[in-house]
Amino acid sequence: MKKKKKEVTIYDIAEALNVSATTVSRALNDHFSIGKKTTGAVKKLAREMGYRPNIIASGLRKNETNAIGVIVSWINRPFISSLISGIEAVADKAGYNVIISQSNDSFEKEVTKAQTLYASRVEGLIVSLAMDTKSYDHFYPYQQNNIPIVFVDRISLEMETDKVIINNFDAAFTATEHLIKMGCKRIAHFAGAQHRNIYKERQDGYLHALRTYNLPVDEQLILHSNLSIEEGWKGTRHLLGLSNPPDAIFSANDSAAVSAIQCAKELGIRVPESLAVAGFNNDRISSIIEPPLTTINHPAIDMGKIAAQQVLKQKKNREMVQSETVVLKTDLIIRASSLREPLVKSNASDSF
Amino acid sequence: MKKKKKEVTIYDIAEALNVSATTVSRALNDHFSIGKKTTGAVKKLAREMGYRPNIIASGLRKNETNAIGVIVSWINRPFISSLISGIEAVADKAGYNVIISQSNDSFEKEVTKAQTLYASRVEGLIVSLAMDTKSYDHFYPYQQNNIPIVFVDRISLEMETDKVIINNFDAAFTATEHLIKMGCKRIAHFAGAQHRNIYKERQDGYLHALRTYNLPVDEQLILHSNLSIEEGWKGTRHLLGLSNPPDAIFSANDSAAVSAIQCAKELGIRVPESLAVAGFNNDRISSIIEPPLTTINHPAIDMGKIAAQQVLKQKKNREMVQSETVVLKTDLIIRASSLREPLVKSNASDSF
DNA sequence: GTAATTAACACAATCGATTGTGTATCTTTT
DNA sequence: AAAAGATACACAATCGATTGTGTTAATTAC
Repeated sequence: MKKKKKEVTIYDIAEALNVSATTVSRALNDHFSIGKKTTGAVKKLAREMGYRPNIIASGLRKNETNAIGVIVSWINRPFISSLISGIEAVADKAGYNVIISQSNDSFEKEVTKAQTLYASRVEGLIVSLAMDTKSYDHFYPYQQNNIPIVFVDRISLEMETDKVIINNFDAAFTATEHLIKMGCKRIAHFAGAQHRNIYKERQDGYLHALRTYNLPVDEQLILHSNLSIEEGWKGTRHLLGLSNPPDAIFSANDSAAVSAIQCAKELGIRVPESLAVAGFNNDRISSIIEPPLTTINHPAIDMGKIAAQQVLKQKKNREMVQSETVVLKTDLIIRASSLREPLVKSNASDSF
Repeated sequence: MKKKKKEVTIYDIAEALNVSATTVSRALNDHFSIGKKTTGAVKKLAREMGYRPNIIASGLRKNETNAIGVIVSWINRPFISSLISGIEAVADKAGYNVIISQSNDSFEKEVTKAQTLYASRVEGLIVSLAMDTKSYDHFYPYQQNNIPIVFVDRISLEMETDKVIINNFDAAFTATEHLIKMGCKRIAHFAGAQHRNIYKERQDGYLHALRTYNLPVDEQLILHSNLSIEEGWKGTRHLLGLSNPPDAIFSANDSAAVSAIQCAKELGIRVPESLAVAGFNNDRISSIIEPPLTTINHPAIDMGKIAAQQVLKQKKNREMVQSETVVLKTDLIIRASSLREPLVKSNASDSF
């Protein structure tokens, strides 16, 4: 008997004001055909009665949900959470809600989440693919229904959708080139799954740099893993145990790179003198590790913002013009882990 | 003419099968009153026609949105993103979508976001308050409408809602006690805004430890700030410049604690010999900094899971029994930054 | 074999807002 | 002052699914 407090509807307001529901609806939306006085009275009473528009009813009629779906591997990763932060900022400003879901890097979960969001009628979808996703059928319903899809960072090369990425190839090339210019001759690479674009491109950039500078490519020095903390340790221990160990490691992410530094230090190998290290992402840890890690700055928040903008833009352009790919600039952040010359002490070197 | 492809509704299926929409609806929901054959036929055709239930229409009728709202300060913070990760995991399993929004630690934004989510008719709200929130009127509409609210970590003491917290007082006491047992006599404290429960409680725990062990409380050694990286540096420089500098710092978060270590190292102060440091949160950086940071482990993911469960539980118990407060256990993670005895080299000391 | 169940499905109202079309009343024009 | 155009609002259909209440046909009971 206490919670039967029904919500106020436009009909209640209409009745109280002796006008039609139509008038109330239009008044609340500042429709030109409703008189000044009426509009004012309606709004005033609505406020007084504690009216809140039923966006479900409105959504049904107008066929919209004001929601954008996001699928990522893990929310609690530095890059991903920043990405989402950017998405939310833009989406909110445009009046959209952001529904997040994580695939836990599992293809099956990604499929499920995609279906759930589709059923939820999100008006746009932003995806950073799971590590082992190779099939994209779960996105077809979106395409068939003209629901904007934007891939971010971990994208599908096959699918024709908007994409927001960085130039992984160039970034990896630059990082590797930097190591080469520091005098490194045998540069190892911590690589990720090669069917995932970003890791493939990073490896390609690495290889290209070696070839450009006429350095031999040693397959022994290219280690594929999930780039976890543990794999970073294992890989480093393995590399340093080789009869002909590398003098540098370029890791496809910061986690493994940091592990490499820690492992080297534990083994008494000096960084960067005996082993130079470079990572990728510019996670917070990269500037904390001793020595600080040279890495590639990944404009995570901007990528999120742009991805959200792409969704909004696609919704506007009713006629799908063409799928667009935005490539963001990255920066090589040079820190002590790769500086062979003695590092000049400076208190303004961190770009974090 | 190309996008006029209307969506399939239960009426289309009904017509094709020569049954009523009622039957289709019930068949799809496995209602007992519909025959086996009919149910099968309906489901089969629905699949073939690419039918997707219109949850907006359904939601309108049933008055539900299957959405839980979340308001946090910043998504891209280690603790927060883990919290959300936990929320999403539980909510998804229960069939709920998670709508996130960030207050950017601004009271005004928090109010706006709360209103937006209220208008979106979320069925539950999980909040970690903005730094400067002191008024809670923006949550009243939820309470009046019987929409479950759960506060997490940064809570309101005044409001009667479910809460998920840790025992900040005890954790801070334990950390400070640890420093005392390590022989520290003048322990400084990096404190946060005192109107925010967690920082107040941490400071109180710190003070209680000092008193318990008969150490004098020196107001000079208690620095209030936003606990940012920069403030950590500034505070440390200030403290170490005192005529009677502290021999330890207990920081209310890891960011400032890490800065303290970095600053001390730069000034040539040895950690932990001359300055022991302890933090709070067990962020990733705490195990990366050299020396590794002693800190309090914050069960972020669990807090998120439990918060989501609280929302679901409240929705079930139609009669609001009573507001419940869940207090989670924390652990003191002892690392080298506070260990006055020489640290035994070990490769299995990190609990991360 | 007739009454009483049960099974299987249809009717029609309902959720709350939106919107194309219609209709008075009021202005303006000439 | 009659015609023409504005102004301000109401009617009623609509969005798609759900659900309480029939209604018919088939089954069972005795």
